[in-house]
Amino acid sequence: MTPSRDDWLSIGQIAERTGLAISAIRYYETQGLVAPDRNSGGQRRYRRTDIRRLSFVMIAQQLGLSISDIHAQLSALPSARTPTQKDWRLMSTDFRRRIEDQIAALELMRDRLYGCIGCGCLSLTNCALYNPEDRASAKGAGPRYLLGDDPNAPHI
Amino acid sequence: MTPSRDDWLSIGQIAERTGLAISAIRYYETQGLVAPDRNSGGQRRYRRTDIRRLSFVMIAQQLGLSISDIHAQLSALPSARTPTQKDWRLMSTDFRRRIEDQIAALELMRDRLYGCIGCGCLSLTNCALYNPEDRASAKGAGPRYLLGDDPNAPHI
DNA sequence: TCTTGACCTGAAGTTAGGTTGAGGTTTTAG
DNA sequence: CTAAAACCTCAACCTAACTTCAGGTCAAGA
Repeated sequence: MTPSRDDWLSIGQIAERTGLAISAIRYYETQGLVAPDRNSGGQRRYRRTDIRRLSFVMIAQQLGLSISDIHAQLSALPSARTPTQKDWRLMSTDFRRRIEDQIAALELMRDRLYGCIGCGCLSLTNCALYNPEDRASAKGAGPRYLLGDDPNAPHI
Repeated sequence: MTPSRDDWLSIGQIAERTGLAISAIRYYETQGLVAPDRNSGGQRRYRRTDIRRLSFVMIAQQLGLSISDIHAQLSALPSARTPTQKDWRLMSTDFRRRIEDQIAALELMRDRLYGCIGCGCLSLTNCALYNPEDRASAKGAGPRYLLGDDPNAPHI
């Protein structure tokens, strides 16, 4: 599948097609997300599949993946290189799970918040709002009741 | 409500109570989120209400507010200073709306992704996944069809 | 009193994801 | 052939939200 001469794209053309800034595309190259060839003058020459590859990068970013997450995803492709339809089917299923998880976490937070709206105690242990991921679930100092100024304020 | 001597807390005590790092608490002070007094030796002395105030900061951060957002919220309090129950009722209602919005955005993205799972075209215009906030809704260059390598690939 | 632990300031470093600028080369249109 | 547009590299800068460090001060217990 070596592309014919006309299929090569300059960085400017890639930028125009994807909507990315040229500087961003060059940055992605330093992060190993694309690997264009060079022409005799040293300028980058992209294949058309790189548009698809960069589209994947943009979509994955919207889904909250970091650059290195994305790098990992792309490196893990059985076929390496640019994602195919089949790759995409697999990855998008995984992405969907991520979204579902995020939604679930937000719903949990919403419900906790709802339970606290009338309260106002702002107790860090009671509200549990400040650590939706249950960070520091058993991180020293024992059970702390962080009640601000009024330890006897009604809760709910 | 000037606190009695025993109600003053050192920065280390505040850190222990809130779970925040001392450096973070000092940083929040530079950002105007807390304003402790000083003792004769120049050391910070906090009131008990500052625990509540910092709890609010942590909760708001979990909800995605930036430091300056939080600063704005705190400054906008009618009663100024530390949030009371009534303040909290108002703000938490607003917070809840933010969460609902985030959930709605994610659900939209999930549905779009669902429609794309079998496809694999990764077309930036068709999938619309890469811009859930409809960024660049009409940002020059006219309608672009970003089809990667095969402009005739079937979509869905 | 002495020592140790807690605290102070200000500057610099950190991570992520890029952008901007300087100074120079290549490509392309006329 | 020439001028302008596009491209190149490398280094420095940017924001957010902190952390770390160096060098010095304060407070509390034996």
